[in-house]
Amino acid sequence: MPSAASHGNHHYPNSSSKSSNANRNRQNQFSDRRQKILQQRKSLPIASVEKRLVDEIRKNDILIIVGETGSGKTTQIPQFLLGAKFCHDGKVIGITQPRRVAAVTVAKRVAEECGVELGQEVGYSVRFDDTSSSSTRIKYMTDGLLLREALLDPYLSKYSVIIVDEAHERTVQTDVLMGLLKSVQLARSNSASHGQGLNFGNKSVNSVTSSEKENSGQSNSFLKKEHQYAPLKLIIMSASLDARTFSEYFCGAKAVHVQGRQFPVDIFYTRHAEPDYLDAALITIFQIHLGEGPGDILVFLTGQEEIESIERLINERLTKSPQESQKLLVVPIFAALPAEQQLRVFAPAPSGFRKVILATNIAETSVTIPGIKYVIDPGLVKARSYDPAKGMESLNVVPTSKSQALQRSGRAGREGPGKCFRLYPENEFGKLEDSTKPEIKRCNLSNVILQLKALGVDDILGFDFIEKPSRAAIIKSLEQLFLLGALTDECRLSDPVGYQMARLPLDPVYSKALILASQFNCLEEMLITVAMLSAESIFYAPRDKLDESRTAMKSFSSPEGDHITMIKVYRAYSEFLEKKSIEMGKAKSEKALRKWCKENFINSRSLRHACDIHRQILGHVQQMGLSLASCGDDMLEYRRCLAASFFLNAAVKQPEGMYRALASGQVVQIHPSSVLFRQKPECVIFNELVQTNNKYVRNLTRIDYLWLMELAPQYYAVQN
DNA sequence: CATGTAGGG
Repeated sequence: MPSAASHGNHHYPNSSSKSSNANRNRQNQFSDRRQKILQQRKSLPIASVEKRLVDEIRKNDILIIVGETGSGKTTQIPQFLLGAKFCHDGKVIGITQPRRVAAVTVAKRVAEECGVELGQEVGYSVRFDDTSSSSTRIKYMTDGLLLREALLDPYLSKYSVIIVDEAHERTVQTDVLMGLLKSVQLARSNSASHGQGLNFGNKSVNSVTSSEKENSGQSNSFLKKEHQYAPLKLIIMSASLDARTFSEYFCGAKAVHVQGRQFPVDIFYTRHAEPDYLDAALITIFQIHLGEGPGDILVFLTGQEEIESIERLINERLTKSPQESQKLLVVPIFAALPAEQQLRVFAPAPSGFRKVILATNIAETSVTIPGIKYVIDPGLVKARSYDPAKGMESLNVVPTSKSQALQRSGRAGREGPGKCFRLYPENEFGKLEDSTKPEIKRCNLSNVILQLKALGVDDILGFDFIEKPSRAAIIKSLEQLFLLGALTDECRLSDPVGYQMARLPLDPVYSKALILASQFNCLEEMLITVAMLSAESIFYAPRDKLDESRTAMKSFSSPEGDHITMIKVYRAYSEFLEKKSIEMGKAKSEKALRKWCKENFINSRSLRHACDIHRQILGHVQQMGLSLASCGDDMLEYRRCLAASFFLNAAVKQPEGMYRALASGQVVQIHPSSVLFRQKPECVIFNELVQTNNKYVRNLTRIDYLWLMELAPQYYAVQN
């Protein structure tokens, strides 16, 4: 993500506020800046209710805080609590965020506000990047990371307060975390008086027994029942106006409201439903450009392809326009776009030009773009859904929810009054769902369930989720985990495989692949494979350079499939990096590396991410004592290991280039991004089955059908 | 023959 991305509800000093007097000494500048910060803090809407808020937090063990955009809740509340001595005995205030950038940027800001060095009293902790220390009292973190911490410290004993921020987004991690925190809070208040263990749902869990199985030894001494825990304060922060869901879930917890600071945004609707929303968007862009005052335009579209095609249409029309009205700069942004191109949205348009930003929902929450005065919202979004019966995920274009539409229009009112053009009639807005369906009801649950099992939750169906996933989805994932050997016949975490799998921050099927690979003597290769599979797609193919990107990919491609191709890319990258850093030093080699990626149509952000994952998982498997062997040139053994690992995802060729997925019987096609797209081997294993325009399998390798029966007899022997 | 909303560990 671009580093310029800011997040949430805080105000950054603008550059013009910096001292203009070059003669002033540093000390003065410093105290100037302190003054400025103090003034900004005082002017935040939340500053006037500090005392009342702290009182409410003292009185209530759980508090819901509804804070509108711009209230300052994310940066200020932790500081209020620190000032009110909520960190006695070296305890920590933890604040979770759904996204890494948010945790990092907010922590930096708060450290500055407090006048401390980042990593001292104020720090952050996200995957691959931990600035917290033993002196840290205010710790910003991703909610996924706090869940991982809970595996090592189930009572989260170092925290006196945990604040779950952006709870309205209802990400999987946030939902699971809230369920966990509810139990932890109960257990800690009980332990203070009665010394009871963790209680999940209806069932008391014997954490001691389950954790004894874990061979780590380091993590579980505190589970002794005589240990006393200080009570835990919980604060759930949400930007949505509807606090009722949270309040009901947390046993009628009190909710308070904090004013925000947003500029008004006028909303416009179309008179009639638009038959072609892309055409309507195009017309609206030019109406604003030719008829409205200065200010940039943000258009919400559903995906890369749509963005690229509208970009072409706008530019075509511009070349036909009179000179004076040509001053429109089109800038696309979506997650798969290489970072340096993403950064273009933050650059101001050249003088006299207006920017029009074509964005996916990345611009709803993840990236905040300055200068937006007009928002065009066709009211659609591409969303994931999951069919447990078929084991298949789908990406479909669906109407946004009301809250999503509000979030989008709000993007026009961050710096001044704005306008939002919704490309549908007003009565359609009334028919939208109030809020987006929580993600936990739309995804494969294997990972969530493995986590919960490792936390000692045995009865997943009885677990007190804020919103329960369907029974079918839970059972399907339990089944998958059983077939992977992570669960025993009694549905408990298996020892050691299940515990090992839960420790690895990977999809369960990838964790299993690593464990098997150590037996197939190809762990080195499999480690690269799962790192590459865990990152976003490595190759980047822009529409206008399709042929070039295909040629580049060919130089790495293996006739055996995508997995070996990925290994070749990874090794080429590592070799290039090693060579260049000897030749020209680390700093310069970075630049050469980015050039290398660009020439090869590889997304350097994705590849670096894969390297980070590789390094982290390498550490884990070494700690687990798995044997880190390489199969050398014997890729047959590696492919057999892929078959043994991904046997649930096998497909055989049908007439006319179609394939039949063996587990569900669905007829699928090979995704055009695969190196096997034209090869059409008899039998393949794959990693993803997604329905978009068609049913596609992605990331494939050619295997021998007979291997399945040999290597996964528990699954295939019965059927055949 | 023809392609990946957004996040997280």
